[in-house]
Amino acid sequence: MTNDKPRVRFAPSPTGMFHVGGARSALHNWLYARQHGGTLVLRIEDTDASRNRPEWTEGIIRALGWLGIDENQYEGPFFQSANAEEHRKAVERLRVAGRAYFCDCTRDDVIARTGDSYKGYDGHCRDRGLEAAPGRALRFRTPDEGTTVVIDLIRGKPAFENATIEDFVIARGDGSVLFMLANVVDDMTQGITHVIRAEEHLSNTPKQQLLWEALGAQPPIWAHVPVVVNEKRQKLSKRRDKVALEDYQAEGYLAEAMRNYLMLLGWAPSGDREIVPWSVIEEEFRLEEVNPSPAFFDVKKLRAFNGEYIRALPLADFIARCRPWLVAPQAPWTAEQYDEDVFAALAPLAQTRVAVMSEITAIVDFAFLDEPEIDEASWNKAMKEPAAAILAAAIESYTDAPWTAEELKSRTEAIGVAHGLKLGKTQAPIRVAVTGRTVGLPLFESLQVLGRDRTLARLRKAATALA
RNA sequence: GCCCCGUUGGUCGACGCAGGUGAAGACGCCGGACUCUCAAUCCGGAGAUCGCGGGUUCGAUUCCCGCACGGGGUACCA
Repeated sequence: MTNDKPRVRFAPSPTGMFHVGGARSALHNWLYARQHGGTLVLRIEDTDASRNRPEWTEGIIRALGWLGIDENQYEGPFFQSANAEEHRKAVERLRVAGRAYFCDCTRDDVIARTGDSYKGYDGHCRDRGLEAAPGRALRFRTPDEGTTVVIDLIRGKPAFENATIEDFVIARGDGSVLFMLANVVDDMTQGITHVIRAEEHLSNTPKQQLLWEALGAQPPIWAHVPVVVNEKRQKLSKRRDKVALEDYQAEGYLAEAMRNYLMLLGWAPSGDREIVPWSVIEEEFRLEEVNPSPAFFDVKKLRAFNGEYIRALPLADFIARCRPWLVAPQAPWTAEQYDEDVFAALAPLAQTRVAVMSEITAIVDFAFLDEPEIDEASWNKAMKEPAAAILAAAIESYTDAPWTAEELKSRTEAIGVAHGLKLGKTQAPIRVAVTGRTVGLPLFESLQVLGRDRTLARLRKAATALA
């Protein structure tokens, strides 16, 4: 177990969607292991049976894989529930050694005595010498004096007075163990040398370190990474914030952009750059340099990053990655309506216009739907005088035009000249008639791929609607 | 209440592990160029007394003390 190669772990509990904060911790652990020639172990902390569900575990594994942490990158997954025997033995050792005692106080009893729900346990049963019995929890006896100093790669050496650490419960009245104990025992049995996790666990750390020591082991090195917060500077929560990695994935954030952005929370690569290949991050990232203050998870900036990543994609990759949003459940058209070649023609125009993959659907929908989906605000804005005349002129002019973007553009310009309008104004009603919206891909290229018949049909329909 | 952590422009942060002529860059914002709309791209701009107050010093964002504010924890949750 003594080895200079670090063993780190990522230990999520499968109680919900995979949280972006968890993703960041996983990334930190992974990088630390790789940079030091160590090992990452994945441990699923499934002891809270009432809240666990197998699909959450699968979700975690899938999400990790999406970020690049696939099955080959870690040992495991191990399940905490499989380690129950070790937990029980550790509890017994502590009890026999006099480091833990039974307690029959309920929470209400404690509050009644201390008069404060935040006072913590008052040590009532410490010396009552209670025997094991159903309903009696086992509490760890914390030292009355002295200081517990934890070594933290990010925060230095936070010190905790032992007197302020209450005797905490390690096993419930039914004999099952709690996180505090199970987590430590698993880390011990799995030979973990560095515990890299979120700051919210910092105050648990002295308790856990005391447990390591009481069990006769050398505590690990800790590293508490600051929490990720929302715009109100509160820890991201499942209830009020969008935190599920899966949701971002489904919306069309690229894994590369996401992991790059996540790493920039609290850290930055050298030089005047933020968007860097993963290899640079692997080379330059230093856990010790992570800024200890909480970082705001700025979706706007993530979006900007994502847009840059999308634009940097080779066209073929861009097209391939659009696919999920171009078929049935995501797209409002059928497989028969969809035309791969048409999309390929539109893709280069669309690539600079999407910041998130899911936006591709609405940008090209006009090409696949039988009728464009007319946006009312756009219609009202564009279909003002002399829209009717422009549409009529366009129908007339387009009927015998060579069907190229260039030609359509110059014909439209001519229509504008006849009405004393610039191209910008002239194209507006045509654009809305054909695509349904006031903004979108370059119009004449769009018309070219749409084809003469469908273009004319839409212009006519709009013209009648206007009349 | 108690314990612990944090505090550089709206945001993420660089330089600073340091006492001494500029406090980077990016996102966002504003303006301009380009332009068939919107983007993209390019150019420019606004925006920080480095949380506050004392002290040490010729001089402090950097050292010392105090305070304020924010956050996390304080469960027979994880």
